[in-house]
Amino acid sequence: MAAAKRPAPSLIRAIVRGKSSFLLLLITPVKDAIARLRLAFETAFVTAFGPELAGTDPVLVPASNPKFGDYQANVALSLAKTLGQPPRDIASAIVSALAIDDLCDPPTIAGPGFINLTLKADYLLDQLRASHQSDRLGIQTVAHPQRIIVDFSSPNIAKEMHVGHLRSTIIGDSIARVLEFLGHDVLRLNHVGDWGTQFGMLITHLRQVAPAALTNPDAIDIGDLVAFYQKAKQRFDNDDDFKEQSRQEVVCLQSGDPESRRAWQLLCDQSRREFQKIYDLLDIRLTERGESFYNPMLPEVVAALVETQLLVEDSGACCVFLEGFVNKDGNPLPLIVQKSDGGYNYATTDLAAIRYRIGTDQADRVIYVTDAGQANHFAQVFQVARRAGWIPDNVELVHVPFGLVLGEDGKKLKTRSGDTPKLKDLLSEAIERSRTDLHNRLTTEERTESPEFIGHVATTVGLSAVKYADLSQNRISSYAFSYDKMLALQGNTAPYMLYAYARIQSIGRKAAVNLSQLDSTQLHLSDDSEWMLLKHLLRLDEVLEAIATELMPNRLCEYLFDLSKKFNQFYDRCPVLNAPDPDRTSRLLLADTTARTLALGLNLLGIQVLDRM
RNA sequence: GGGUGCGUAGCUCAGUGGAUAGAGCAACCGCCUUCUAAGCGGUCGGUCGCAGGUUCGAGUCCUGCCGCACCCGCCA
Repeated sequence: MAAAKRPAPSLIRAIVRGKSSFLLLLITPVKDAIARLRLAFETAFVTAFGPELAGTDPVLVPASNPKFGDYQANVALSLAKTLGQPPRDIASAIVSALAIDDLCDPPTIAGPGFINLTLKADYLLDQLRASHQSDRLGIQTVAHPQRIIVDFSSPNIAKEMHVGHLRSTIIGDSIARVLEFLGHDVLRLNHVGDWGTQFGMLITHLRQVAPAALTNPDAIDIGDLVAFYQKAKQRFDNDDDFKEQSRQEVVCLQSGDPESRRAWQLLCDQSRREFQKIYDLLDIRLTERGESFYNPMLPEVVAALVETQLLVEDSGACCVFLEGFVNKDGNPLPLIVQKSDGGYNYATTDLAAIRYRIGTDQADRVIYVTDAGQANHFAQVFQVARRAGWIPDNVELVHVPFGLVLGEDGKKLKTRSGDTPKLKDLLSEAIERSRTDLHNRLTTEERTESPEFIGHVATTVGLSAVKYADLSQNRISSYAFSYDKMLALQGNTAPYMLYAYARIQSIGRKAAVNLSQLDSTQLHLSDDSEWMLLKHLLRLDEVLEAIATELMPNRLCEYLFDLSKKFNQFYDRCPVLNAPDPDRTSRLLLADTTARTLALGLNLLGIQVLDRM
């Protein structure tokens, strides 16, 4: 695979500093260091071994250990066989041909043939200046923005949001934030469950026991609605007459019967208001486009499948038989797109959504953030869409699966039983526990704070803790929900990171200078911890780029945790305010850049920072 | 039975085909006249589920097996 496919960024940008002074700087974010190293290596390959090696991947990766430098190129090892030479000889030939004096100290060859690269101090300091002066910390937007749909959260109307919606909501939000920050055109869609069988049963039941709820917007509240839903579900499972009536009701609704539609509209509005409270609390922005939106398009989906000759009728249902999926008897499994009673199901809706998102929304990439249990479903739906020819080559559909939120006992929280914790209760408890912690601390530290301060800190810490605990896990695996762990003040938690930020803000307040206008012309770093911190700061763009590709927010958490640790090490070893210049200014600049990096990173996780806590 | 995913330190988990596998928690030992000790340094802790294979090199890729979780025809 050819390396260095990335487009060369524009290198020159004017920076306005203060009111009168202009500086013209070469801005080369550190990711350009890798890009430039790649180019240099490619040139060196050709110089050293001839044109047939053009386009060889230099296998450049961050050094596995700081003592080896900043980056290492492992290419010599992989070339040993094709070139028929010892790797160390190859490495030495590459190094002789390598023109990177402006970027790196002289490369060294180590072990079996690793080429170790250490970025020049001046280069790093230039990068720090550039980051500090940039309101985006030197992170450029992508050269070719994509239209990206992130489909997440997706609660069901007439049910309360529960813990099962937590992960989709905050993982989806974080992914959307990262992609937006990188300059993509992101459409955040809430594919709410506002259609289908469940509505038939609910409306049928309400018509019989609480008809007012179907005509009066405020007749019942959401909690009652949930109880009604549970009762309706129970009747549906046990009463054949009721089941039949419910199915009829679905048909009425889907065919546009005015009375059914009005009832449905009322139920949706009521749920919507409840959802919005939680989204406001969590600072989540979403565009609602529920399953019902696709209702008019469902017959087209079936018709289009007929045209492609993929559609097969089986026991009265319209199916597409799948490749690679078999039932217990070893026969191909069908994806049912129209039930024997003429109704459509969620596979049909998802196919319609794919067609609409590609055809009308012009999406380049569609990201589905749902639990891992739906992996089969998406694999099947994607397969049918692909075989039907609905997915152009340049469009990517991707399921972003995540594991379950378990109780502290390690058992799954059931989604369909009544005792599933409600999301709003869970968030409230996190906030309350955070408030209690804060009170205890204020008491022991003999501090007095206003009720506003306490309320704001408790809410921010509580919600951040919940979000961070979730996002910091590898999303594939399930995790046990523990208030004690997520609110812990030490370890890889939101409070630890918020504290690191607050410490820096405290320095900033006492420094009594405008941090955005520090004079960066005389930077001087002396301690190892300063260099470690600086190098880590400059890695942010690599991390964001990886997240945009792999859609793993835990990478960002890991980066921020490392950053906090490196800052605390720096803080421990390097006095800032009492240091003589140029150390003082250099350290203030490092601290300020760290604070802004933390704030940005946490913001991309959906977490707000606190100046004091 | 078929499919998907996961098995890494006592516990919870990171880990991008590269050098001696890393954090946090817990335990133990140190460090506050100095910018928020919610911090920092150190000690202890591993047959990366098992067995093969590919590779110069495997926790990572492939195959088989064991264990756990989830999914499997008209719910979403």
